[in-house]
This record gives sequence, C-alpha cells and structure tokens, in this order.
Amino acid sequence: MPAYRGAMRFSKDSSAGYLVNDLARRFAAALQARIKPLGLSTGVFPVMVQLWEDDGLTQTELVRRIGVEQATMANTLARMQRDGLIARRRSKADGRVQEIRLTDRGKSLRGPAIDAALAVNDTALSSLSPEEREQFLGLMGKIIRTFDDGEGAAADD
Amino acid sequence: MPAYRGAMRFSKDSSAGYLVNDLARRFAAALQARIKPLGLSTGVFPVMVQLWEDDGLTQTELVRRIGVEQATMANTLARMQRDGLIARRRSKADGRVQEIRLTDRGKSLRGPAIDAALAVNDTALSSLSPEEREQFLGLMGKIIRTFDDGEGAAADD
DNA sequence: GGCATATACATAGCTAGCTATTATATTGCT
DNA sequence: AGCAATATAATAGCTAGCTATGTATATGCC
Repeated sequence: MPAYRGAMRFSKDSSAGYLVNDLARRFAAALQARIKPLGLSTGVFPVMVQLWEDDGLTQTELVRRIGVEQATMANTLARMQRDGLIARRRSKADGRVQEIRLTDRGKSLRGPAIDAALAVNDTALSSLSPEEREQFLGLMGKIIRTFDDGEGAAADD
Repeated sequence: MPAYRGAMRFSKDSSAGYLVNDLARRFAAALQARIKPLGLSTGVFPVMVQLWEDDGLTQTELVRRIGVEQATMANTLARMQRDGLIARRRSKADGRVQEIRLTDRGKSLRGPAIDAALAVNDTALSSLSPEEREQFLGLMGKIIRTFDDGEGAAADD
C-alpha cells in the first residue's frame, strides 16, 4: 500500500486520456484500411485535405494549418513526393520556400479519399444518436480549446 | 469540381476521427511532460499500470490486457528493461514464457505517476461539468464498443 | 557591401504504433 | 521417441509523431 493519497484508484476505463488514445488508434486503423488501397496513409491525409482546398501551399503554411511539427511535416512531404502524390518547386521570389502542388494522381484521389473518411466517421458513430454525435464533437472541441488556452500561460498547480 | 457526390464537404472540425487524433496527441504531450521527469514515457505507462496491479505478468497477458500488438509490446518491454523499470525472468514451468517484474524503482513510481495521469485528465476536462465528463467518457465507451462489435463480422456496405 | 539575425526547410535520432517474419520452446499425436 | 503443430517472444522494416540541430536563403543594420 503506497503512501500516496488518491493514487490508489486508476481505472483505464474512466481515464479520458486512456480512452482517447485507444480511440485514436482505432480510428487510425479504420481509416488506414480504407485509404491504403488508394495509396494513402493516415499521416498524409490531413495534408491532402489542405492541398485539395488550396493547392500550392508552402510547408510552413501546412505546418500552421495542421498543427504538426515542422520536422514531421518535412518527413511526411518527403514520403508524399516519393509516392507521387505531390511535387515541390522552389519559389523564385524566395529561394527558401517551396510550393507544394498535387500531382494529377494526388488530385484524383480527393473524392474516394474523402468518402472513405466520411464512412469511417459514420461507422464509428453509428451507435450514437444525432444529438449524441453533436455532443461528442462539441465536447471534443471544448477540450481542445482548453488545451489551447493553457498553452502559453503556465498555470501550474 | 469532382464528380463524387458528398465528397465536397470535409471539415476537420466536424470529423470525429480528425478531432480524436488531435486530442490524443495533446493528451499524450501533456502526460509526457508530467511523467518524463519520473523517467517514464507514454507507451510505458499502460504497462506500468498493469504491473502495479499485478506484478509478474507475462508478455502475452500484457498484450491481451492493453490491446497493443505483440511486437509493440516486445519493443516497449525492451526499453523498460533498458531503463531499469522491469526485470524479466524465464519461467521454469514453461521455457517460452517470461515473468515480467517491476524493479524497486518501477514500483516506487506508482504514486507520482498515477497522480500525474489524474492531473492531466483533470486539467484537460476542467472546462466540462461533471455531467459533461460523464457524457464524454460514456460516449467514448460506446464508440469503442462499436469498433469492437464490427471486428470479426465484416459488415461491409 | 558585409555581417548578424531570422526564416524555411532538412536531417539525426528518439518513442510508439503497425505488419510480417523468424527463432525457440512446448505439446500432441502416432 | 520423433515429428508436426502450436505458442511465446524477438526481429526487421515501415509510418508518424517528437526534440534538437544543421543548412541555406533573406533581411536588416552599420
């Protein structure tokens, strides 16, 4: 019996972090299964979504929009280029910057890929009522905002 | 304008999968920040939780309880051993099996580590009312069960 | 013009997950 | 007893995230 008070109980089934992590893996696996046949993977998907909206973005802008680290994005883009999803071209206005453009193949995947993502969400939430789905999305948004708020301000204990 | 119907709209802010993935990364980062000083990391945490409950489990049993792939567990355990959290001893009853036991250091981390996890959950959910927290956990449980149900039965389209 | 600083991106090296394969020990059947 | 089948764990090799650091181009100031 450890001396710490309150630390005795830790049930994974009532730990938000535990469940969120579990859920994320399941969502990822489900999406993976549906988009792998298209030649896509989960890490690539958010980038494609942005490029389908606005082709020709820079790496920095993708990083800003997707919220992943720059190094992560650099590696993801390298794989995407290797796999023929994008092409990169140095800007002549600024030699540091690269415009990232979808290849024709990349463009062509928009419809089926988004359908796949929608299907995953729909299947996953199939046991929830419309109100519950709203609740779920709303609560997640609220939690994400909480994380964002406590970002610069180190409101420790 | 692609020909696919329904594929036009895809807002990440209303995609459960997108948000869950985002949330998982934030939870993991928050936990990491709190347990790294203890010499723990996120992947190790679930294993420690099980061993704090039942020391001496086998790899197979940990895999079963945590729901991660056997290869993932093997690697995690290797790091844990390297870092002095566990020791492994071959069972003399069955030479294939290893009993996994916490070191004294591993045992000693229980209190502070669980406190850290509880604090992360509490902070993350701080903007939710008690009812909302219940809802959130309940909805996640429901979704996880949905995933579990559609596991063997390929109820495709 | 030249140098310090800042910006954009790449690289190295880590954890953590995955699939697929291999190695080793046990069990079961004949 | 011997061999096939099974069970346990390890290894190889991939994606995807992270931190820290390196490299190249721009920009600002003197």
